[in-house]
Amino acid sequence: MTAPISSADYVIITHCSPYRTYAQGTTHPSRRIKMAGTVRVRFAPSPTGALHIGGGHTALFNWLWARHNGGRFILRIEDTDRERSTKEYEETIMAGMEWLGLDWDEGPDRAGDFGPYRQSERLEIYHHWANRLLSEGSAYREGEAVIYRVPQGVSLAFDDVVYGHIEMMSDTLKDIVLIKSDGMPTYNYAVVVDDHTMAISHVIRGEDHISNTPKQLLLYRALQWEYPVFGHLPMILGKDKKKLSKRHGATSVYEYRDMGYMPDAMFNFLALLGWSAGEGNEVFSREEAAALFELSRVTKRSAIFDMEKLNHINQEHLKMLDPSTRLDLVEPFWREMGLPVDEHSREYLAQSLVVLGGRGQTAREAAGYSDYFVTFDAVKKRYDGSDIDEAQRATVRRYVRDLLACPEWKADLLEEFTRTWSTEQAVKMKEIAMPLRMALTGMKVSPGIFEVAEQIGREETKRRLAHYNLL
RNA sequence: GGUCCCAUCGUCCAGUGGCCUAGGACACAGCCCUUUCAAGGCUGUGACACGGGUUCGAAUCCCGUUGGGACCGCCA
Repeated sequence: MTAPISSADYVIITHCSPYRTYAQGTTHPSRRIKMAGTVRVRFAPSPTGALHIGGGHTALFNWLWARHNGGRFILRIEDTDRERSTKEYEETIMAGMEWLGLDWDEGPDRAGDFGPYRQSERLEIYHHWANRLLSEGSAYREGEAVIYRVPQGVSLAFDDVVYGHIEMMSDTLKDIVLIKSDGMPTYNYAVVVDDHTMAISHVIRGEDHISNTPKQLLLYRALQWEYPVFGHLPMILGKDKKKLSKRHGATSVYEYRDMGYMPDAMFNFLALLGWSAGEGNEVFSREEAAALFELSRVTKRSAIFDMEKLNHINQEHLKMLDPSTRLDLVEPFWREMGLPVDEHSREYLAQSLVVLGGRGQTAREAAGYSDYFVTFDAVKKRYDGSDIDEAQRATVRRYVRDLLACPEWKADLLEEFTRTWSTEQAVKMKEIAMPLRMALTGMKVSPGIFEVAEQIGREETKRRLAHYNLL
């Protein structure tokens, strides 16, 4: 068993912020933190779109590692692309993370010793270190831009926590632009400066960054900074094994919320892509996952996003919900369907979902399967009763008359009565239960029909049967 | 084209030289339960990409082949 990666042996070489000076005898926070071996990880999205599945996956693994170690999870906004970055997307990304339950300890909206947490507000820092490189002669100017001169013959190696030893010669690299002509830093440069100055201990990001890492290594070297620990995550692909894109349907985590998926399930499902908590342990909470998570147990092979599995995990989580929480989840979908939710008490609606049981893989589906509890109109809309011939109708009427006369309107008693009745009258259960089901729900499939009858009540049952001329 | 990465059932994972005639989960099929469906229970179909080594022994280590993927932007 490999020992969990720790940053205990971490020592920072240079302190960083050009903004602050520290009195003699005191140390910069990053130095204190790294000496103390605190795990600090970050998710660094660029606000050029909503939080997509891949980003959510990366954020989630960072969160897991932070929480597993009692460390800090930092949100950094990489908004150096002036053209495409917007404040709206920044907010959408944060909302998406909150929805997934990924809370961060430091970020643009949260206090921290290592801010600012938006790259566009850290320009002085980037220029400070770029100037250093310039004065040392390892970088040169080209117009307004600052470019790092890549030395030849340098072996760039690092030990990735998940991919193992990776090594590459500097010879194949072109010179690296540090500062663009517009004064903004490039990704490969900013990421190095930020990860170091924010005292990031573990850089956990998508596998598509493996080939960027050697460049960054070069920059750490030039700045005489200690490397963080790197851990790359497998990519998430669509069904066709191609990078996940709009063609594969929903790509932003928000779309899954709107489809009726639970954040807990989405979290659970995403955690299962590239990691496992051990055999027979596939449904778990965030806390359980955090306790069990090991970066060194992350898989190398890219994974395919499989909706079927998501559906199953979602259903499992849906089943575990208490009635009130489940109602909170389903109610919006009933409203979206235009059902008169407000005509009922919360108790009635919650109990209806208890009767529905584990049916439906998403909240949206559950809402669709349970509309008849909310309104009879939904039933009338899809069922006209024309499938029953006169002979059947006569039988059902006889049964219904006796059923309605039952002293107590309780599911188990109604069922018992029906069984007895069906035996005595030599009528199959199916022949009376099915017409009853159709009249009450308008559907061929439903929970136990006597439970449905109990839930909607004797009067409502009578009303629905009357409407279909079954009284 | 160059560099780098990956390779176990359809899919997600387990497996780190002998416990593997390869295990679990999803999906699929069948059966049971049953007023329908879902759930649940049982059973089944189904994979170590290929070829060479190393070894007493390889899914596990090495090499090659093939197949996928990523990166090679003053995007991130």
